[in-house]
Amino acid sequence: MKEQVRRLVIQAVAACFADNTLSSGEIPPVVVEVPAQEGHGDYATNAALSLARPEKKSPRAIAQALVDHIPESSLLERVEIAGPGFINFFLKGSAWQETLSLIEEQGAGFGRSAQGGGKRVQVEFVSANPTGPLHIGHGRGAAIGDTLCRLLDATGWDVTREFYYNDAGAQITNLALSVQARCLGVESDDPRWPADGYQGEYIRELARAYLARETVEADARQVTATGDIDDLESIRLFAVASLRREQDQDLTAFDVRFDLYSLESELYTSGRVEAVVRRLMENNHTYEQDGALWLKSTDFGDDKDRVMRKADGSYTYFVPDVAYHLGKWERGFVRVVNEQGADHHSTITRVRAGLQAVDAGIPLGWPEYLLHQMVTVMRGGEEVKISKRAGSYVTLRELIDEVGRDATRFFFVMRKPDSQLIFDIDLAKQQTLDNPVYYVQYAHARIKSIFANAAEKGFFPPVFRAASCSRLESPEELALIKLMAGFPEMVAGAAASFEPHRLTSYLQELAGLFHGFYNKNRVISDDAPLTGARLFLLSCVVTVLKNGLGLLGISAPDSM
RNA sequence: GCGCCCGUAGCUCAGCUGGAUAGAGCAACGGCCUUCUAAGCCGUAGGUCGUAGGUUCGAGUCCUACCGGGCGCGCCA
Repeated sequence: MKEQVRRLVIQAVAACFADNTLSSGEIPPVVVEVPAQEGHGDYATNAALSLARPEKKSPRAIAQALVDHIPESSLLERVEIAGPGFINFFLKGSAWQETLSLIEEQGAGFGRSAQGGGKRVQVEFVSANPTGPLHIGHGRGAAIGDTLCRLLDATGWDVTREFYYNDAGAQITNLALSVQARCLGVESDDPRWPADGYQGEYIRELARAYLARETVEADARQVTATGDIDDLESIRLFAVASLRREQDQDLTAFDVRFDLYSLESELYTSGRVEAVVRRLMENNHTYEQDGALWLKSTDFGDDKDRVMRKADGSYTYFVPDVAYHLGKWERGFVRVVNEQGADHHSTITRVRAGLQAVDAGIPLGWPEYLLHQMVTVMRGGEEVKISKRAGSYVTLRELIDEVGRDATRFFFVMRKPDSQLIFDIDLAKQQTLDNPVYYVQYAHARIKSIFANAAEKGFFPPVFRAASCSRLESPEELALIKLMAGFPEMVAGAAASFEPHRLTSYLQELAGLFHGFYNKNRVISDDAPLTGARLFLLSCVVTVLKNGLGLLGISAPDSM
């Protein structure tokens, strides 16, 4: 609808140029928006204001010229010039029937669009290392990343979801040593306890399972514990597989799935790490100093050069990272988004610098990043301190079990990723009006309940009828229709700007309008055409609620 | 010290990429259930958009400098 109004404005501008009413000849970016103020119409444009400068005329005079040149349209009731030179559009009631028939026609597809043109995009998220269960920070990443994937999919992108993890390296050795210590019965206060050992209770459980020679399966690989306490490699394989399986179970419970898991160790065994190092050296972006190999990352915007190969011969973490991302590029992903915690934001410059130094034709801003800020957990009015090593932290699993999947997902995406998030467990658990999740789901369940009631009274499933839909003219009904008309645009904006929280805001607003409508109007009445029209309107609301909740990975219950 | 993010009602946060008189929920106060789910609705009150400049027809939104909070600045990942 907004797009149609926008076209009218552009046509008016073009017409003014054609008959020399206006002379600058350049169509400015025409912005049409829904005015905040009720009296300012259904849509408004500032076209006259932005034309004032190049035309050197008063905005109001230009606005008048534009209005005079707006083509005939069955949509328009009237057009007004207001304020400094805004043009306000008032649409006919019948114009909105188009929105309703469109929602019915598109159904589950309403809100979807084709901006992506079917091009491939890869989204990497969560990417937790297998050194412990997923915690609440991973949860936010999982919820935001998964919702972003759904948004990109809905806007015409071919999405590949990927999870990358480090299954070698110092942290994993540390993990294996911790399990080994537990196998030996060494406690964390023992001098023999490894320096930065993992102290969580799950380490004890891993040791027990290892000694019991259990078999675990993760990422399509099976690992059987040898039970040999001296075999650190066997312990490593078993611990990694066990923790990966745990994480997968948590993610499955969260309804988050991946297409591909990438292992850091494979970057070494496949020779990709060595190959990247060679290319960087050949491109003369490296030098040796103090027994280490350095990357001249300062040539590519970094604030200091970075060590690639340590004096002990091993590589720093970012070398496989560059190799991994080069691989993404070579796999044909012209667009890649990495969703990760903001505490790792320093990797961005490094990875991009490394990729530029490889000189593989990768654009400057590639890959894109979506960073989320920290999560603070509140319980009983107090902050729950997170300490991974001490093992005292809230896991994603605990949260899902305690709060429920729907509420957990909703809360995690409810805020702008840039904002720190306070996760109030007590609030999320409440099944009361304080809780926005239930507010939105309740709207859906309420409508379904009305439908059940209507069916009992012999009303057929609602269908679109222009004549009866013209009866939908109360402020509450029109507000619902107008908000629904903007759903596809909201989805497109959320996807384009990586802002999943727009979904939750929108759904809360839509649910609010419905509840207001419900309390003021009776749907099922003796007036059959009106009843039919309202049932049809509500079937559209159900579609939009369901589509929106679907993008969030949240259920739309029929009853509550 | 340097880099990134944040600062909007008592609290938690929106503010659609620069538009018209800055919004919602909670908390407070007052109303609404013999009628499709009261897990709901309506109303009242609540603001120097951290501060000071700047850019322009127009700034919560963009620029600069400060103040305050978070995160990061490793031959850890």
